[in-house]
Amino acid sequence: MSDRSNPGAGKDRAFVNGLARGLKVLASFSPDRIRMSLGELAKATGLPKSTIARLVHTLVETGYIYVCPDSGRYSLHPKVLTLGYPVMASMDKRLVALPMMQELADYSRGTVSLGIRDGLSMILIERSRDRTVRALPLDIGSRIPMETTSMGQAYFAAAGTAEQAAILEQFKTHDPSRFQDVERTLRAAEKEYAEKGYCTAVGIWEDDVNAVGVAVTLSNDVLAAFNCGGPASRITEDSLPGLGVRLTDLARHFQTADWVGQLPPRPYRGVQTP
Amino acid sequence: MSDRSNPGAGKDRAFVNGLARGLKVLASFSPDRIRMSLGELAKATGLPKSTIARLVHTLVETGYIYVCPDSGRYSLHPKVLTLGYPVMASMDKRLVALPMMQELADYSRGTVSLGIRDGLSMILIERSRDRTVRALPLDIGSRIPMETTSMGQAYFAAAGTAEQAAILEQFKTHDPSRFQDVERTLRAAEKEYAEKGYCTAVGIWEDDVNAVGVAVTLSNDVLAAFNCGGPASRITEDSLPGLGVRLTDLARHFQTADWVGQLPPRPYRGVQTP
DNA sequence: CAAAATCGTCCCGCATAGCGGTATAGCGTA
DNA sequence: TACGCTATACCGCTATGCGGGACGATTTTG
Repeated sequence: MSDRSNPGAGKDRAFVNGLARGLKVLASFSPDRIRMSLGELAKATGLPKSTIARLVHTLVETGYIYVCPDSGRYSLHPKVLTLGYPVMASMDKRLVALPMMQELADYSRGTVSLGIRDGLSMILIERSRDRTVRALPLDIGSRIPMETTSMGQAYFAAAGTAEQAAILEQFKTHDPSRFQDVERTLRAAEKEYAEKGYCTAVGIWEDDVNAVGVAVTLSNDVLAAFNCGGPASRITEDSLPGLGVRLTDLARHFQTADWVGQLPPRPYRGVQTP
Repeated sequence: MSDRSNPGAGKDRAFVNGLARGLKVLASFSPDRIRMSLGELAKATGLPKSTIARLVHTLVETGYIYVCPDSGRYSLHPKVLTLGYPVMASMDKRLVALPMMQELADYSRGTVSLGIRDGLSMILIERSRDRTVRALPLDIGSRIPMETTSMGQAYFAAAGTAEQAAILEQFKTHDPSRFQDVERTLRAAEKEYAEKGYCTAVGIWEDDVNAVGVAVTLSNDVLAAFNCGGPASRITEDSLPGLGVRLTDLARHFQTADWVGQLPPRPYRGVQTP
């Protein structure tokens, strides 16, 4: 009886298309394209223009997008930050890491970040930078690739075999041509991590950027990873072993820090809708 | 009939209900309820169970919600953080404030935060805490009310007359019974701000919490406000004037710091979908 | 140990909500 | 004036999301 002509992916009756597309619109913004017109959004998402108009209209009504007063174009409203807040709050243990991170950032004259995995990339959930450096650290919520960063490599190395397999599988389907290289890189990282206790990345993510990475688990058993790095002018290749040891120390202190009971009994004082 | 989750105009052909409802689902999570079952979500959003099932299914497929392995309940995926990243990146000037904020936090032995307005509340976009204090600062993305916090009051005082009118109007329609008090409070705050250059809030948001607030504008002409405060045991009422002066100094330094050109020519190295 | 309450999933008829092509009006530019 | 770009409006179609109810499996309760 399959007169319905879509066998491949199989039409999913329980899939709300409008929702998925609207999220695609929200996700199509990037630091490069902060403000976009309907046409640009249509191009960025690949959706027809009238559809975009409807979705954007809805997003404006709900307050997640606003029209820029002068340019008349559309931009993400800071309200989207509130969507992520419960996530941040659920990983509050990272706050005990903040002073340690700041200390190491000052010592190394670089940047120290903490991130977790999403798909094939790492999402930064905390960062601190040396006070003297003018460069910006990547901000909370930004993504960096897994296979070419010390953070991502350390994460992979510390992941369980099941998760590792899943990651590799995802790499395989995502970009088969690079898969061989990626797998070799990650396995090498795993080996390095087992031997030294940290991963090093010398100019493989961006030229001129060196870093070390170490994995930890957050309070809710979520795997995460620190990195410490910066431009080669500040973080020399020779200094990486020392930083690696310091970062593993940091991770150990963080890991063993007793956190239970430090939470003040703060009820959620957040405000609701308006 | 079909209740529209959005009041106001009657039939809006261009309103994608599924999208609005899905966002409502995402927004229904809070630090108190990090993991929810379909039934809980139905209760929290007021939507029928089968509708929730469809929406959640879509959100799981798109990766914004995941099923907690052990409990089997649903939780926000850290991926939602990436939605807010462009917003953070567009306000990168706040990063120059970070060292100043940390310094003041250490000095005051309290917490220094920066926030912007959304509706009738303030959303925190940056925070730093004294290294010795165990209490958590409210995290990035969290909301605090406007009328009862020094940050919100300072914001209101520094807002233009048009925005002030809009805010008051919103208060009026949102909670008419409290409107009189709110307006009196905000006008008093305005007066205080004009005289002293900062607003003080002594135990009016939470008992036992004192704070001062000062407004600034971010690089993109977005109005924002700092606060500096903490529990009364650390931030005494007597110390507030001194902190107020320091905070206005901080704001002035931040405001006059030349920021243009400090941005390194960093292309967006973020990773896309997977 | 049974009763009660949830849990998530499935089903299905229905009406409409969302779709997208096309057409239009307003700006700024070439 | 003709063009490219905005955003908005229109409109017929049907795929699509809707929601009540039933279902079996678990878990909690008494």
